[in-house]
Amino acid sequence: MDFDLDLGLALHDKYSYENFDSHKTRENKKKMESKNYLSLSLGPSKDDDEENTITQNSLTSPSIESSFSNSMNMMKKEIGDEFEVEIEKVPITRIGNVDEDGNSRKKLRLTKEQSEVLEENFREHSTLNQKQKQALAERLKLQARQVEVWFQNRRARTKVKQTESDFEVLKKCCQTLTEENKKLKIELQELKSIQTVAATPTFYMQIPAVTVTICPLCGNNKNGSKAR
DNA sequence: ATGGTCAATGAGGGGC
DNA sequence: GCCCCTCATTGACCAT
Repeated sequence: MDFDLDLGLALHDKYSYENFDSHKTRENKKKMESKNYLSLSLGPSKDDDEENTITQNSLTSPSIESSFSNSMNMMKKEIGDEFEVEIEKVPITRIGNVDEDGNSRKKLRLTKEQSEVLEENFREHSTLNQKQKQALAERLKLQARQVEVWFQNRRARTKVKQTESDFEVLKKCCQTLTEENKKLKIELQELKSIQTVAATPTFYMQIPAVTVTICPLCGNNKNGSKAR
């Protein structure tokens, strides 16, 4: 996006949603509308105001109820058990906890139970079909979209972890090969010096030309048997 | 203050 | 052209 960074950051959500321009973004906008994305705005945050008033845009979806109640629980923890809640309905637009200015997104934290169930399902299959997604969403009182996002992010994390462990394996492999290469160079040096001495008329003898012949691609030695 | 985590977003691509 | 995916990124929240 090529707008002023400061303004852009402040207005990011609102801007990026309300100024869809390209073919692809229009398509995504349609997607978001058709999927009943929801808008949730929490009122004063703990930093903003001491008045314990919360405004919620929509409570029509279980997921929003869920994220809302999570936030409520968090606030309850922070400000004590006594507070009042004001709820007003607004048109459904998108997921995410954004106020009317589009600049106060509250982060949903999945409960321990929700995470455990999702994790459990992920272990069984890392992707979900429509039915599984819907069932899981209903079970966890989340939106199907949130379950989908969780699986997407979970797959991404798995991939990062896999890449990291692959890197470690390759690093170790590289160290071993470097070490081996060092040893072989020393061995070669020794053999060369022996050959030099042996080449003199008084100490003539046949030195085997090659001691190790391993195909770097298939790992076979020259006799066709597998090396190590 | 700062860095890590993770839910959410947007772009772009493939399959059908 | 819809649906679902990956990838890169954002931003709220949390621990230190």
